[in-house]
Formats: sequence, C-alpha cells, structure tokens
Amino acid sequence: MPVPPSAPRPTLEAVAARAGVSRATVSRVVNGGAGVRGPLVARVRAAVEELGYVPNQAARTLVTRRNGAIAVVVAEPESRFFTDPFFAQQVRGISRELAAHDNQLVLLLTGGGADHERVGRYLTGGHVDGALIFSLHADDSLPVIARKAGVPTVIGGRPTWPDPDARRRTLYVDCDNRGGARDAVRRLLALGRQRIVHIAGPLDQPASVDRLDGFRDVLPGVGAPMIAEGDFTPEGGARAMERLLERSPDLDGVFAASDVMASGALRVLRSRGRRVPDDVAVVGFDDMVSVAEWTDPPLTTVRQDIEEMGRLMAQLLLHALESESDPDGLPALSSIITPTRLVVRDSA
Amino acid sequence: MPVPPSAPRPTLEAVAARAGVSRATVSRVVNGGAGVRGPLVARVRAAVEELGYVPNQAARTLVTRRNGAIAVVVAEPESRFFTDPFFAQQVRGISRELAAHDNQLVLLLTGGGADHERVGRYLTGGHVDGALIFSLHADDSLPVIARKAGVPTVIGGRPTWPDPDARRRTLYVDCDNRGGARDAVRRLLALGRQRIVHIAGPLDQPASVDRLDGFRDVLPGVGAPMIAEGDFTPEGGARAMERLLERSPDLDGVFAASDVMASGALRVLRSRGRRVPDDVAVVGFDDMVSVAEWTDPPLTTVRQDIEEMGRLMAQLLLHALESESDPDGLPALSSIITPTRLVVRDSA
DNA sequence: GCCTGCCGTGAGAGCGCTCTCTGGAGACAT
DNA sequence: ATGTCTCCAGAGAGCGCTCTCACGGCAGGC
Repeated sequence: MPVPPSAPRPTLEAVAARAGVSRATVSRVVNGGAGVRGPLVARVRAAVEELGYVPNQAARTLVTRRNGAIAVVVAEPESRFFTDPFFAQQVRGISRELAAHDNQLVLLLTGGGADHERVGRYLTGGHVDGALIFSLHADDSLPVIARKAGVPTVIGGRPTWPDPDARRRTLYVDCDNRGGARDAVRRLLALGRQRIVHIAGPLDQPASVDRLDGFRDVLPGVGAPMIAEGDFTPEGGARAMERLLERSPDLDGVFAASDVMASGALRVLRSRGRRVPDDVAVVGFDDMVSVAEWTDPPLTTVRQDIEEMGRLMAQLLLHALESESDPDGLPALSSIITPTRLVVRDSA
Repeated sequence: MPVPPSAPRPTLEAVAARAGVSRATVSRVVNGGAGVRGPLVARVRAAVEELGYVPNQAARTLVTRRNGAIAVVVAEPESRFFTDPFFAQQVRGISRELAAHDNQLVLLLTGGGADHERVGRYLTGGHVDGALIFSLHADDSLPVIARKAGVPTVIGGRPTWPDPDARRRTLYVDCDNRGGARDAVRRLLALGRQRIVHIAGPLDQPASVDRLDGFRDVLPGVGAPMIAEGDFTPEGGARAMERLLERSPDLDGVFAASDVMASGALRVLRSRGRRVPDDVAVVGFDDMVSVAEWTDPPLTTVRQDIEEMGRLMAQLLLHALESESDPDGLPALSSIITPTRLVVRDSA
C-alpha cells in the first residue's frame, strides 16, 4: 500500500499542546466535555478538528477495560449454516443494533474441535466485552466455553442443556417455534385437510423439536409414520416428502419445518402429479424471502422476524453488560421469545 | 451475568514472579521463546499454564501498533447482498484464512451515508490493520474512504474508477467474469443455438459489465433487443425473460448473468410452455449450490469459487501488510483474477 | 477584608505490554 | 591466566490514554 510514511497520528498530548491545556482537559472534552467551561471546550474541539485527532482505542481499552466490541460466534460444522440466508439476516440485525451503540462486531467462525479452542482462547483473552453465540446443535460446547471464559453471553435459539440452573442463568432469544407450528397446522385443519403430515428438521436441534411439539399439540393422535425427519435442505425435504408419500399416499396436508425443505417437497409433489394446494396443501416455516415467495406456487408459511431477533440479541447483551457493573447482584433480565405470524400465500 | 467478582487476570508481572524471572523473559517466551535457554523456557511455560495467563491484547497493541484484526466492510444499500449466499461464502473463505494467521475479523456493515462516515472514523481510528471491502456499485465511496484513512485495502471485485493511477495502486480479487461468460455462450453455440439472448445484471456493477462484454466477445453481431437488464433477483430475471420472449419469440438460448436470475427465467419459460433445454437452452453464472442444483431442470452454469476468492482476498491483504514494513518502496503484489469453469448439468 | 467551600484545571500515577540497552557470565583464542 | 567476543537475562523507558487527587481561584458568608 502506497502510504506516505504514515503521518504519525496525533495524540492527546498534541491536542493539549495546541489548545494550550492539559491532557486531562482534552480527555474530558473528548469524552463528553462534562465539567469543562464553555470557551475551553470550544478551543479543544477546534484543536481536535485541526489536528484530525482520533483517540487510540487500544490505549483507552487498556485503562477502561472496555473494548467496545462484541463477538458473534458461529458454530458451523456443516456448511448449511452458510448457504442459507438465516444467519446473514440475523447478523444484519445484530450489526444494526451494535453500530447504533458504537460497538464493533467481531465475527468468529468455528468448525469445532481445534477451532473451538481458538475461540475459547480469544474470548478468554478479553478482546471483547460480550459474546453472541449461535450453535446449531444441542451438544455444542461453545456456550460452556464462553461461560468458563467469564464473558457475558446471549445465545441465539433456545439452548438445551439439562442443568436447570445453567439454563436459568443463560440468556437467549428465540422465536415462538411451537406456537408458530400450531398456527401452521391449524391453517391446514381450517382448509379441511384430514391427513396432515410433518417434515421435521433435524431433531437434535431445539427449533426442530419445538416445531414438532407444536404439530403434536394440535394433532396429538398422529403416529410416527406421518412424520419424517429432514435436514433443512431442499434435498432433505424432497426425500422426506417421498417417504411420506409412500407411507401415506392419501395425504392432503404438509407442514414442513422450513421453507427450504418445503421447496424440496413441492418439487416432489409436482413431479408426482399432485396439485398444490388443490390435492395437497403445504405450509412452510421461516418466511425466507428468497425462498417462500419464489416457490411454485408461492408458499404459505410461518413468518419469524429473523433480523429483529438478531437486533434483540444484541440489545439484550448490551443491557446485560450495563447492569453487570451494578454492584447489587443480578439484573432483572430474561430471555426473549419473539412471536410468529402466519403468512398466507397460495400453497395452503 | 453471574460472574464471581471476575478474578483479576494474571499479568506478565505475575507470571514473571512465579517463574522467578523478569517480565522481559516471560514476554520473550510468550512470543515464541527465541533467545531464551531451554530450562527457563520450560519454567516460564509452566508458570503460564498454572496461572492461566493470557496476554492482554490492548496492551500489546498499544506498543506494537498491530492489532491483529482486519475489517470486512460491506456496503449494503439494498438487502440483496444479504439474501444471497454469495457474501456469506466469501466471508467464510476470509474467515478461514484470517483465523489461520491469527487475525480477527471485524465485520462492518454500512447502508451508506452516515454509516459510511462511521466506517471511515472507525478505519481512521486504527482499530484494524487492514480492510477488505465489498462495494457493489461503481460509484461507491468506500474504497476512497479507506484510502484516505491510510488503511491497506483489498477490494472484492474489480473496482471501476476512472483514475488509472488509483486503479493501479488498488488491489482486488475478482473472477474471470468475461472469460466465464465467453465459455457460457460458446456452450450454447456448441449446442447449435442460433438465437441467443442475454439477461444481464445491473450495469452499474463491473461484474455485470464484464459478463456482458464476454457475451459480446463471442457474439459481436447481436443487437440491443437481445439483451435485457435484470437486477440479480429471481423476479428481475423473470421480467427480463418476459421482455426477451416478447422481442424475440424464436429465441433458443439464454445466458443469464446469475443463477438466481436464471431461476426466474426458467420459471417464465416453463409457464410459457417452452421446454428446457429442448426448446430453449439456459446457462447461468455463479454455480450457487442452493440454486443451480435445485432448479428444474438443474442448471448448466459457470462456476466461480467464491469461498476461494474470499480466501485469496485475505491472503493478499495479509501479504500486503507484511511487505508494507519493507522500507524499500512498493511490494510486488498484484490483483488476482480467479478462473471460472463451465459446469454442465441439464439446462444446456 | 478574611475564611470557608466549591468548581474547574493540571499533575502524575498507572493500565500491561514490548523492546532497547546494559551488564554479567561463559566460551574461546591468545 | 588474561582479554575478547558472544549470548542471555534484567532493568527501565515508554506506548496513549483515564482517573484520582491536589491545588488555585473565585464566590459567598461572616
């Protein structure tokens, strides 16, 4: 990079000299200017402007023990996490909220194993004030690592650890998967469907389990043959659909645990000559713009506001960080469950 | 967060005391241990282990002027950038490379305007050693901002600024859009197609222009009516396809500048009763797994290795950073154009 | 007009680390 | 045995900032 011998950035000292005041005064002005008289403030501001002074974050962090950065940790054992827009939307929400509070977003991707260890070291290293963790699977060690590192954490999605105490102390943000699933199934019922099947997500993921539970809430009688497990990919959805058609050739309603799987199911239904929604009504989950609106026919689905969930995660963590400095014990913060909403299009 | 009065993290000093050596020696050991005798190294290592010492990054940065962090700046005026997996894949490649060299990834999302200014301040603040910038449109100010901030930068995709000098000094990574487009069109030609049309991307983006140029390289004679501009969305692809069908009802080959647009085009062709590839052959661009393999029929397309491009961006920047410290002028680094490859499936 | 009290400013001590510089100890040649 | 050279460890000076503390000046009360 052709940078002219990188003009050494001005320091507090330089600004102080220029404004004819002490370092302390400049520091006060830079940090809000409370307790400094008007004319002086103006003089310092001018000096800052002229010199193009920007505070050195490292020096600041060294003394304040605050670095204005939040880690977003993503466990990505499969690449699925990255081929589906779910993650990206959530990150966008997080980024918005963080930026609004002048916090930086440090992205940590981990494939498990040695990577996890690296992440653990990083968190322990005190590089960040807090962490936002996405771990897909129930048994993931990431949240535990963060806890050990003593880093305040908010989890994306309901964690499923057995220890109730750990569970209580863990903040998370999730959508109302179970309620959303109930709405989906009720929609199929309202359309008069009699033989409704479910394409579930991988059942080691809490979201999948919750959606299945919602399905069962409304249809307590249905047996295992009416349920097939997919893997949140179109292929998985397609295969599940094939199995279900084999087992229940007369099915007339499908609730898929994700839009992406629903799109695979639609393909299979079409190739089998079943008309949607006339012969078989299909409801998805997520309301992923790029998927739900562009299937054929457009998908009726359960909408969750993914970006908002990201925003809320960041907000919750920021609050936790603030109240942490309270000397008097635990803050009254709790996890958040966001509502879902049925979006009716053509498939059901 | 219920953290026990956060046990103060051990410092170098503490480790030194425990190992019975000086701070300097501990520092040497922590940083590789060169020039320290074996037994001492072992003693220090043991002390580090026992105390669970982790270096304080802020303090280190303060003196080394290196912070081991790279900014990834994403201009995201539309949300498109985030609903399409392109970005995510690239980030994954970047993350891999950065992690392998113990650099952190700071994600900066900007919607333009005031956000850009915030990003500029951040870069100027010296929080990061370098920046990787994705700006979609030709006129985006981000690269200029980075240059002003004096931060070494690598751009994702060929930048299009008029000043040839600025262009020469700018490092970027892009795929061979033009060559890939030529391959796509040649494929259609090889299939004996006579009336080939092009669905272009937004022509304010270099990638779109390059792909169009490639199309014209092979088919210099085709007129404007055979080309329609889309916007890299399925809808845009569909609308472009409709226009083209109107203008050239006898078309028998389509080269779409992206898989996503191709998927929209396929929809329209199907609904018009044209068989693919029998009546109309279609070639896309990108080889986006979640799209190309799951269209109906699966898409013949031009593959670009997006993740690899991300990796190369990070690598290039890291190299630039290293050689920057060379006193003797500019390093012999240059931008990278990655090859593309035609992937033949069923649509052409 | 002097003392008390307060407000606004400056001085200075670190935060935890790196890195240069110095000095002591040992190896080797004289 | 003496001198020279090399190598390794320690002392100490900052990096740029914040924050406590002390002090000087000015208002108000007596």
